[in-house]
Amino acid sequence: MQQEQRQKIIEAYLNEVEFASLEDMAERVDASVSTVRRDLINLEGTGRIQRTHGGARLTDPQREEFVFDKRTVVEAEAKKRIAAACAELIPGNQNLFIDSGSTVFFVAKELEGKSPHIVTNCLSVANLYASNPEIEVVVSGGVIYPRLQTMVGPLAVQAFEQLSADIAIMGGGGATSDGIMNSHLLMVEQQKAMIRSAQTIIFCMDHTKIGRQSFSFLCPWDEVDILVTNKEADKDLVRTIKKQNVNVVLA
Amino acid sequence: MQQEQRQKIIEAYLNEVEFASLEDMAERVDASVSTVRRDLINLEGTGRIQRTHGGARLTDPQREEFVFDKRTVVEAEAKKRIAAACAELIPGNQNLFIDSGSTVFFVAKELEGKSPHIVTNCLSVANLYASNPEIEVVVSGGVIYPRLQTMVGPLAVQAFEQLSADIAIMGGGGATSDGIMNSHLLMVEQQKAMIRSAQTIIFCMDHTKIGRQSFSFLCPWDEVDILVTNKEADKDLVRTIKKQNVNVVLA
DNA sequence: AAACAAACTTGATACAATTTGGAATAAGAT
DNA sequence: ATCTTATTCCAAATTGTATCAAGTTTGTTT
Repeated sequence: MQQEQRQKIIEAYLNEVEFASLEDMAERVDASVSTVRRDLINLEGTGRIQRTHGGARLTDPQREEFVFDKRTVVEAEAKKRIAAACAELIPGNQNLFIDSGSTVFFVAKELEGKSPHIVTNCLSVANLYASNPEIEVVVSGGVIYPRLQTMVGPLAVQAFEQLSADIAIMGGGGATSDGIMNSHLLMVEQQKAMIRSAQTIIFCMDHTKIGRQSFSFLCPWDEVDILVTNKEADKDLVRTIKKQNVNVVLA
Repeated sequence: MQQEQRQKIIEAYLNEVEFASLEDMAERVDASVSTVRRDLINLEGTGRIQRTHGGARLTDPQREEFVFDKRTVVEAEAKKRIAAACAELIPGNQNLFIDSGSTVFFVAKELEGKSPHIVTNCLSVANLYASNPEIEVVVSGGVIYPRLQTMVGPLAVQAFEQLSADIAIMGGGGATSDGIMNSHLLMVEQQKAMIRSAQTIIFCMDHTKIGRQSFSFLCPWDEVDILVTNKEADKDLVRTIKKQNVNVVLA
């Protein structure tokens, strides 16, 4: 097997399980632990993965989405700014699709006064307004993907295909000049369904995601209406994105 | 097992139980107490955990907002007995539909060791196992009905129609000699879908529900396989129900 | 297109560093 | 005072690093 392929498998596997031992990975890609070690040294260079004793795990910035707890969210300050800026863009009484991810979760928190109708595939967002009779929350359904507290799979896709929204508030794992990427195939599939069924597409991503690759391609920029990020984002890339007709908001 | 993984398990466990003894934790992660002690020293550094004599505890009282609160559940003692009795009826590795309601939630809690595949319309059940990679949880989707943390409506009905299960663990608002009733039309509709798609139907209801009317009729007794209730239930009615070919378990 | 050498990958191994479990000893609780 | 729990230290086990020989790929030359 080729190096590149192997590393992709390892990364995908880690994206699933968050942590794996060397032997586990070696067996999975049918290579020696030495080779896996070297692969991990390479992958560590991308910043997405971190080596540990006896194995490797996803770097914090990736797993940040796991628990939306102030203590564990990185770049929380930037994300709050992004969330505030994004919330300003959203009028009252709208039908909203709300994706999963910590940044998007912060946006959800800002929507309380706007009497939105929310459809979400994120368990945390559902919990946020579950006890609030003022805000109607619809859950997409789907298989819970533990690391991200998100629901994916056929039920989720089907739900978003049947519903429609004025605005979709989305998150992603990375953004390049080509478009937006995310870390898991099933998530991407469900996000594509959201994009198809919503009129206006807003992506919220902090600057660490801008310029970063992720595992699977989600959509090109011409499907995105607004990108909300923070000032620290790479300026050249932001310019490139603006040229592709995306309204970029810098919080 | 690796350090990282172990510490994560320990932290997760503490999140659940608030406090645990060293030996308890050592057994749980299959390591020596020395190792656990060292792990705890590490974890203490994060501030989320505090070491004590003989064990460790969470620093913050954990938020258990979306779980039915032990203090607010009426007849909690009876419900726990019912839950234990019900869990005994359920073999391992089954596909389960799990309904909403506090009694059923207690049952869900007892299922951890049985590697179930869970489909639920209850937000609390979803939260319960959302972070547990060992247990696959599928959420039905639907509109959140705030008072009961349950999902109802077309999405929920559709989900249960598409899936099927070995066992459905159900709750209800009341039971008479005619059958089972519940308090909301949309819930009843979704529960009917669950019953249609599951092989074995188990209802769990404490004695206060037995003999009580509710708003909307759900199903006659011949659709019910097992009723789990507690000893305090009205004996005449229990006899009547048994005559209708229902296996009644008195916890 | 074939032959060849340089550059790179791979798996294995010896040795260094870390982690682990347990025993001896100190500190704390009842 | 006695029992439990914490610390400290050490030997054993596990894991990491550096290195090397064998095998592959790549590029160049013929």
